[in-house]
Amino acid sequence: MPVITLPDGSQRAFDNPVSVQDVAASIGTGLARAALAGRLNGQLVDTSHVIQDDSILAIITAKDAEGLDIIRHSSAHLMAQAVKQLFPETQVTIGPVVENGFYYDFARTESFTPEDLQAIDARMQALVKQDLPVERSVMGRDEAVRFFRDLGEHYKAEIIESIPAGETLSLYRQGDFIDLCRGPHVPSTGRIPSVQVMKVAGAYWRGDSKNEMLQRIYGTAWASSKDLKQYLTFLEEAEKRDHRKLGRQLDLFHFHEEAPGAVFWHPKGWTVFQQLINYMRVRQEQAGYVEINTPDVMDRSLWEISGHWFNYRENMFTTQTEDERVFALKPMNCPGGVLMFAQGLKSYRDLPLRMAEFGKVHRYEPSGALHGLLRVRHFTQDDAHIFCTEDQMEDECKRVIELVMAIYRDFGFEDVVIKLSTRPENRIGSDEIWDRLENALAIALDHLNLPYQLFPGEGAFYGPKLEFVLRDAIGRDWQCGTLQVDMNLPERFDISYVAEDNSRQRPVMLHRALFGSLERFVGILIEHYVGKFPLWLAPVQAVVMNITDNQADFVKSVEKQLREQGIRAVADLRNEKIGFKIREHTMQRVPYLLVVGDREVETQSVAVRTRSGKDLGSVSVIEMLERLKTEVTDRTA
RNA sequence: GCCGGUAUAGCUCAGCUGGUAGAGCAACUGACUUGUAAUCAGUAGGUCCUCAGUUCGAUUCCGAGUGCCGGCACCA
Repeated sequence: MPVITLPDGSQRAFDNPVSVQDVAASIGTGLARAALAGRLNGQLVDTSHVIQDDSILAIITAKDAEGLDIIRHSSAHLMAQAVKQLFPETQVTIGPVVENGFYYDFARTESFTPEDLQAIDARMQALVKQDLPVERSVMGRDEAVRFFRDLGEHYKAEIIESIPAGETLSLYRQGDFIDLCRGPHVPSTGRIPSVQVMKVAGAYWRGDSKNEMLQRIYGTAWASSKDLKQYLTFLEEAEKRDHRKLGRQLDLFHFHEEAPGAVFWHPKGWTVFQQLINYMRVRQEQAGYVEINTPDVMDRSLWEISGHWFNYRENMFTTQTEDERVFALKPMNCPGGVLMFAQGLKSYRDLPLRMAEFGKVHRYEPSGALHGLLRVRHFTQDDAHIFCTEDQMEDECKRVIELVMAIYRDFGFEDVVIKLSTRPENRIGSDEIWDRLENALAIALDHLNLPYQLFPGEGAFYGPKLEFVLRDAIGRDWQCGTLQVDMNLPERFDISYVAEDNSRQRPVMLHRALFGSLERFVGILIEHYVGKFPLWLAPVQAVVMNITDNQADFVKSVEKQLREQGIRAVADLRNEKIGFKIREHTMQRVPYLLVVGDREVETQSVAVRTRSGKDLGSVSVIEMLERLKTEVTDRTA
């Protein structure tokens, strides 16, 4: 005689055990049709689940986040069923839900072709139409291993073998397809409202590059075809703001086959790059940093001391000279920074010593990892190394975090993901010191009221680290800033400072980068702003254009006045209609378009139009100049 | 690095089953002197990524390499 308590607090009593579906039906036929699963006392169950005792139950529909996940999970099964029907020699492995959809990894000697994907999609739609019931059953672990082995599904069997013996597993069957799964699933295949196969890609079995490669087919699934369409539109929009595309269209940079992963910065792109450096210089100076510069190429022996030669060799560019000496292009700035600290005797009075360096580093990244500006082999870090005492460490961490968040805010990045990676298994230093270092970072974050994700065991062997992650146009995450506490390099290079008691003490070393890679940051900014850089960053801030040759001299004088005041202005005197010029510079995302006709010459003014198409009317040249200067300084436009 | 795809004019792309290539935009020249998102006409432009192979003949077919694209693994 179960009494069911619903989310609104109401209760329903039943004479006999009832299924989730029965409860839904008792509430209404609409809900009965919409029910995908139930949340029973906090646990997700199938609609077929029978309730014996008094319980709290919520009916899950496609409107719930869990409902959408169930649809996607069931979509993965649907895909596997379609693949098995079309390509019976295929072995299934795993098929989880991911953001915006799902994937399923298959083992098959032949590759899936684009035509195969179409066929799979078509078969999936057909299976939805057939509305096959999805039925749950249970099986003992050992029995399940045998079951899947007999089916020839060796990957499945291997997965089950890694589950503790004696456990009971649930299986889901729909038509001729049966799969191991925790569930829950939709009651029948017809309950998948909108699903589409997206793409195929390689993926390692169990995510390990030592294992064989499987074929992963991605799909997307939604609560309605409208949602699906919306998602596809979003992808199209994201493609339009791809920094690689905009980089070409806006003449910012290019790549060349002879220099994979190396950027050719065009004048416009380089302007943005330099503005970022100028900005960071000011910020760092205010924050008490000094700036240094260290060599790009240094002898192998230095990299042996730092440990890079043994731990990072395969990622390093090396070079050999006539005299047979082996040099390496720096993959990181830190050894140079340490040498800088080691030069000359340092006192506790010098600490904290914050040394910044816009250092260009060179890393031989795997070819498959390269991705426009976001992953290159040669990039400039806004790096800094802070040498301080142990007592100063916590405060320094806090300062860095405050600085990085303030800087991201200046660019409109409000939701920054912060990752805290803690002690790995292989590490140096005592647990007490690790406690201290990890706490320093965590407490700093807590003090600043910043949420973070914890990644236990992901820290570097020499210390824990913070990573600041920004998201690109299509939802990919890219690490930008980082803060690492290092107990290794000061030791290896045996650096020290003179303490108050005249003893030699080892300083703590913090590594930090705020933009991270300037190249990557520019790439992210391009996508973030869709190429519409704020005025202070825009490569060209204003174009002055004439309507006829009559105004050419005045246009040139306006351009000169603006440039003399530090505004990046360009005159467009081409013999084109004004509409043509407007169109072209609007597409180039120039913030201000200044049009000059006879009327403007007469009144010493410019007709102002913004790149968003807003007409600000005629403004005197002096007034416009002041406006531009103010907006650049305030970074308000 | 691994799996799959792909490479044609500065850019975006056509080019069926082998017979040395085309469009639009951009560029250049000329005309037009123009008031807020494309004036008209003409001209020029290509080692069809590279290297091998099959063939009388390869942009097209086969192989290798490289770059790029989508993932995986790795990472700022």
